[in-house]
Amino acid sequence: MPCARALFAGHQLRCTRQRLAIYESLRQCTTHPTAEELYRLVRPGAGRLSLATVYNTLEALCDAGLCRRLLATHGCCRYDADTSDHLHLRFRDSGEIRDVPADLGLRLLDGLPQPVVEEIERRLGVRIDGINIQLLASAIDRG
Amino acid sequence: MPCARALFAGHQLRCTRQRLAIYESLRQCTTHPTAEELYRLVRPGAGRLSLATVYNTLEALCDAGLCRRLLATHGCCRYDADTSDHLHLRFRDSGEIRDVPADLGLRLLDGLPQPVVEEIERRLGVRIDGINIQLLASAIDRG
DNA sequence: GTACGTGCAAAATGTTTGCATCATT
DNA sequence: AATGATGCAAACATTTTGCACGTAC
Repeated sequence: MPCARALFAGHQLRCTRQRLAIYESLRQCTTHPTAEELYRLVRPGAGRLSLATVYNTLEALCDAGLCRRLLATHGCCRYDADTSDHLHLRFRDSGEIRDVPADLGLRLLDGLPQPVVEEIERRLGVRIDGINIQLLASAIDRG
Repeated sequence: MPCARALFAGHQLRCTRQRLAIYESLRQCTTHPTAEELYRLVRPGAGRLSLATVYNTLEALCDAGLCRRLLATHGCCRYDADTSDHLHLRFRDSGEIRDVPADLGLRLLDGLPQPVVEEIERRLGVRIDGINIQLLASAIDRG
C-alpha cells in the first residue's frame, strides 16, 4: 500500500497535518467510523482540529476515490413498501434509486452460492436473514 | 395483495386516515420516496397531516415489517478507506457494520452471473460500475 | 505569494420528542 | 371509556457553509 503522502500527491490533494492524521486513522480502523468517531480518535494527537475539517477531509477523500461512504443514502432515508429481497440500482450522480426488474434481480440472487453464505454464518457466528444489494450505475451517454 | 386495512389489523396497527393514506401512497409509488416526498404527496388529499406523523407512521410500518428503509445507515454516515467491492455485514439490532472476510466475500461476488449484470445494463440503459452488498445479520444466542 | 485548507460559529437539513387534543377500537 | 395517534412546535443530531486566518505548494 502506497504511503498517504504519495496517494495525496497523485490526486492533487494538499497534504496537511489534519488530512494525514484523518486518513491514516481511517486506514487503520476496522470499525468503519463515523465522522464524529474519527474526530474523537484523531483530535488528541493532532493538535488543533475541528469537526468541520473532518467532514471536509472525508468529502475530499471520497471525491478522490480514497475512501467511500458506506451505504450513504445520498440525502435522506428512502422507503419501500416492497420488503422482499430485491435489487436496487443507485445512480452515482443523482442519487436516484430504481428497482431492478424482478426477474433479473431473482436471477442475480439465485447466483449467490448458498454454501458461502452458510460458511459466513459459521465463521462469524451470526445468522444471516437478509441481503441488500445495490448496483451502482452511471447513466450512459452523458456530458 | 391484501388490502391495507387487513394488513394493519394483522399487525395490531390502528387504522387511521393518515396511515392509510401514507401506506397506500407508498405502495403505489415506484420512486422510493423520502418522508418529505410522501408528506407532499399525501397531504393535499388527506386533510390535516403533519410531517411528524409521516415519520411516526413509517416507523410503525417498518416495525411491523410492512415497509423498509433503503440502505438506512442506522444513525449517520460511516466511512471506509477500502474502496474495493467487498461485503459488509450489518447487525440488525446494533447497526454495527463489520467486513466479511475477503476470501468469503470474493467467493460470493464470483457467484454473481455476469450475463445477468450485462442484461441489466442493456435493459435499463445504464453502465454498472460497482456493487454494494450488505448482508443483514442477527446475532445468535441472544435474549 | 497564491491558492487552498482550517477553525469557529452559525445555518441548514433530517428526524425525534413532549404534550394537549382527537379518533379508533 | 381507554388506548393510542395526531398536530404543532421545539429539541435534537448530523452535515454544510461563511469568513478570517493560516499553511502547503
